[in-house]
Amino acid sequence: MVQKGDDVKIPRLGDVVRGSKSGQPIMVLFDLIGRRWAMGILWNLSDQDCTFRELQARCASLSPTVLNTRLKELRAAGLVEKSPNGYALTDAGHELYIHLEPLGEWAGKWAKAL
Amino acid sequence: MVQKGDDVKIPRLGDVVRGSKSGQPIMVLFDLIGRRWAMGILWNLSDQDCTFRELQARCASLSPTVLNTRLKELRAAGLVEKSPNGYALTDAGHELYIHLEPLGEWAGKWAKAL
DNA sequence: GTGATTGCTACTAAATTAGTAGCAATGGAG
DNA sequence: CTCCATTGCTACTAATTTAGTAGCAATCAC
Repeated sequence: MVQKGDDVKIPRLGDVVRGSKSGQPIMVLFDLIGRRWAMGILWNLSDQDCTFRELQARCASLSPTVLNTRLKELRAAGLVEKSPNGYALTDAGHELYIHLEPLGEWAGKWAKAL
Repeated sequence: MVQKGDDVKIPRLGDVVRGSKSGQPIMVLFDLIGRRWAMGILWNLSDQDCTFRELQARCASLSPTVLNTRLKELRAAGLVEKSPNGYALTDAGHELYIHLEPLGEWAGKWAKAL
């Protein structure tokens, strides 16, 4: 369990948000959850805590490198936290999930219409 | 206005979704709107049609390369279409936006809490 | 102890995104 | 029609992100 303090670049308020002048909260959020697998991770953690490797399996065997990076970012953003069983959503994470959840059903009919 | 038929890789149902075995609609959607600036583009188109360059300006001067790629993908996904004034959300695009919109307010308080 | 599992790190290769330049088409103004 | 500004892109290179694989230290179950 080596832990080297490497820097997680999560977008911060007033930040440039990878190019965005505004630093509006919504753009900060989009920047964060718009990274690869970020929303998938939240989705997969929503119904149960997962160990690192479980999560990896649920997310189509996503590489540990990316998973770990995303987890660091989401933890720094206060959406995910460590739990006895591995990782879990925080309260904020659950709140966000509640807003994401309706997309599941919508995606179903959108996909069918396509 | 040269138009060369280059291939837009939008995720399709049953597809591998850049690694995802499931091809579940929600993961297909996440893959699509989780690409850089995709949600920002939908957001900025929600209140008014925009020309290519207007949209570019609204999205922190995002490079034309990426903007064009995103627009192709979102059009192929039936979320965005050309309009007399440039680009606009389709009905599906508006439906999706309606689900995204509450995130704006939520992001505000999340950002403050951070 | 041995062996299996977990949580990562390290490294390289591939893909995506950023950034800049610039050109063809369209739309006026004169 | 001519000139000029604006629009909608394409082309290209550089930088960053993500994928993919290997593997090791710590923890747990015997």
